[in-house]
Amino acid sequence: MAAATPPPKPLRGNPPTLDDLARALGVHKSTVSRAMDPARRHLIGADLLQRVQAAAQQMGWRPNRAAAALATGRSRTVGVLLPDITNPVFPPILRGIEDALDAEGCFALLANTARREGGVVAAQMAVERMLAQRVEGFLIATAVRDDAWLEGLHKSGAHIVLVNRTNDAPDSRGRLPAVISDDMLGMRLAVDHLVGLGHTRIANLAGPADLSTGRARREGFLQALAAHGLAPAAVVDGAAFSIEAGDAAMSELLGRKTRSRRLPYGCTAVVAANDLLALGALQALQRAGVAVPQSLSLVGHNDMPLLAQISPPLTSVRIQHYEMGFRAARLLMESLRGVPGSASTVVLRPELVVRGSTAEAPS
Amino acid sequence: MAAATPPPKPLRGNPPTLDDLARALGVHKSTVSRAMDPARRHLIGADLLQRVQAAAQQMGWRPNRAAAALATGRSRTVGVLLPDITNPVFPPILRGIEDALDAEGCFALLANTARREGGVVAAQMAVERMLAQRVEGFLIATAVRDDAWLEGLHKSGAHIVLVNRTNDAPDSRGRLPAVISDDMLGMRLAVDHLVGLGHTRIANLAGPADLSTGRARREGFLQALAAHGLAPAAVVDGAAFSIEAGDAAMSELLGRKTRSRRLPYGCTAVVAANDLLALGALQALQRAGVAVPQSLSLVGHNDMPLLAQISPPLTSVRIQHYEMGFRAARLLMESLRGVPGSASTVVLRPELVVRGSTAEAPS
DNA sequence: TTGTAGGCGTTATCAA
DNA sequence: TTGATAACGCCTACAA
Repeated sequence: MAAATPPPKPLRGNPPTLDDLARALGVHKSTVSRAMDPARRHLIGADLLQRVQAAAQQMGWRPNRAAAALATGRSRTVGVLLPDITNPVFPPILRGIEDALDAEGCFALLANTARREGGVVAAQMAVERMLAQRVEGFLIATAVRDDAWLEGLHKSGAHIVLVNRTNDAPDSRGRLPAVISDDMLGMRLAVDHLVGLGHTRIANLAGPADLSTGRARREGFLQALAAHGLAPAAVVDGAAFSIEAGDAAMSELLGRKTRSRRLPYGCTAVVAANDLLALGALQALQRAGVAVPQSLSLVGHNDMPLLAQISPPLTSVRIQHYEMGFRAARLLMESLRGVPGSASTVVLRPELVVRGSTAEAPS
Repeated sequence: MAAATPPPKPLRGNPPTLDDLARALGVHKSTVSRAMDPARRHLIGADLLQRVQAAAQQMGWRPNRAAAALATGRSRTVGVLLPDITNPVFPPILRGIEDALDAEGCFALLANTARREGGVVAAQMAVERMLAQRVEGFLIATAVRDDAWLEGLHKSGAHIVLVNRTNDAPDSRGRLPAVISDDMLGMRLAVDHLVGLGHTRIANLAGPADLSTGRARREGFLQALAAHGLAPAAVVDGAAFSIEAGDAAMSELLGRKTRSRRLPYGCTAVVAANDLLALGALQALQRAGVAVPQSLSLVGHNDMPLLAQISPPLTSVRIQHYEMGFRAARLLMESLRGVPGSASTVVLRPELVVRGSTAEAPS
């Protein structure tokens, strides 16, 4: 055979292209292209295939996704919007998302929408940039419920899956696919646990009503109580899902306290809508000298890391964060592929993790 | 003029292209292209510019970065490698990275390299995929020190900035630009604080020696002690930067204890290389009935969230995580732009946050 | 089983 | 100041 194949063109500093490979092998680039595509490899002669792969390896060829994206319209990226990765709920969600995307050869483009400049605008700008990158779809975990831009994005035909939240469209037609935790159930687990411990005067430290989880958990609390024929001892609104808000809200609740001997704090147990709120509440309680759980039981929500390390260890409702992200990403991938039977909403089961912050109701 | 410009081609479902715009305006696409580029806008007639922008707005044009990437070779993405976003040190770092990238119109492609399948391979695969996406550079926060793939990547000409770690190349020529915390100083702050409280028998709960922070902090501890003319009471190696490892290491240390009356635990203070190790140590201490800080003082490192909520609140060395990510990303951007005077290594100052886990040495 | 031709949406380099 | 033309690297018919 050709004793001396022509040297494969003075190497540039850039990675070689399919065409470079093709020339080096004396075949056409479309042949090489086929050899590189698992789905069409079978059209290639076994020996040629060998040579192509060897050459690719040796010359250091790498696919150029930018070019492929231009040609096919598939960028292999999806946009992920969340308020702030610094909030401990989101890392496991993101991790799940990336593991699922990774399995499909996709990357996430991330945006933290809770910027100093103000949430909505940041989200819109992020979406704009992601659209420019031609993301194939969106995973949205931003919290605000009434965002019009979401509606607009949806109507523009973008593929969207919501994570850890839902949108409340008036018609069910406008309801977007979502992966959420069963917040109703979560609150029921918390309430049932407390009732089982003999508590009947239970208060709720609720989250902001304009966040979907905030609203769902407040409602779940009320329903769970009602199922036991109980009325809420109190419902205080936290201004945010934060330690400070929890502290403030709990302080307010303590201020309200009915000074009865049997019920010095107006209740014997508090269910917080979120662990941060619970931690803030704990802070306020300790400052006020209220013994947890002896005088007051406390339950959080999310089971974020390190809850077992604090004192008392916080009882909390554990959400399947990782799974939530993973399933959401898979759902999106399926909807992109046009899989027909793909579920439109997935509800994950939370579980109660009982620790030291809850105990029998004081007699 | 042309009373009836030909209808601008039956709208496809896809976003319009520059050429679509150009046709609608009766100009050439390269003109429109120029109008869209801030750097070349000035070449365009003022009125035309107006019309182009209006049309773009009205027809809903968006830049197609995939096409631009192909034409220019600039993808506007950078690869970010970190062990696991679920580890609380990384979210703020990532946040900093993204804020900095965002300002330049870039996105991060993220990979968690601490997969179940084993770290190194995962990192290599991630790099491979990122290279395919034609990322412009890499921000690397993976921890292992001896990774050959890093060296390979570097030699292949990739732009790299290390975050929260360094590589120890034999020659300083092979040393990569990095943004790190001053671990020596951090340990000195911790040791000085303890010495100031009267401690002279201080032990180190060190991290794995194959991680760059693990080694630097161990060394920093020894140097800081030496500066006071003290010898270490003990140095125990944690198997990992985790609570479990901290628990195990502390248990071991307690096992070693010299049963002297004055020094029941062989030391009066422990400096951990990391907060998780410290938390594990705390766990072991509480189990063993050792009072912190009355019998033993404990210092962590990183000042991760919620340290103030545990009991006792943990004294810790605070690292500038966000800043670290931000600076690293900026450094990378500069090196891409070929900025000449760009620093090659940035060392950030940690500070000590004193809380309840440290107190005067027991007399 | 392999080759040919054209196009994906931008940018860059000349001309005009 | 604007237009024409040719890449950029890959994919997809269709033809051979």
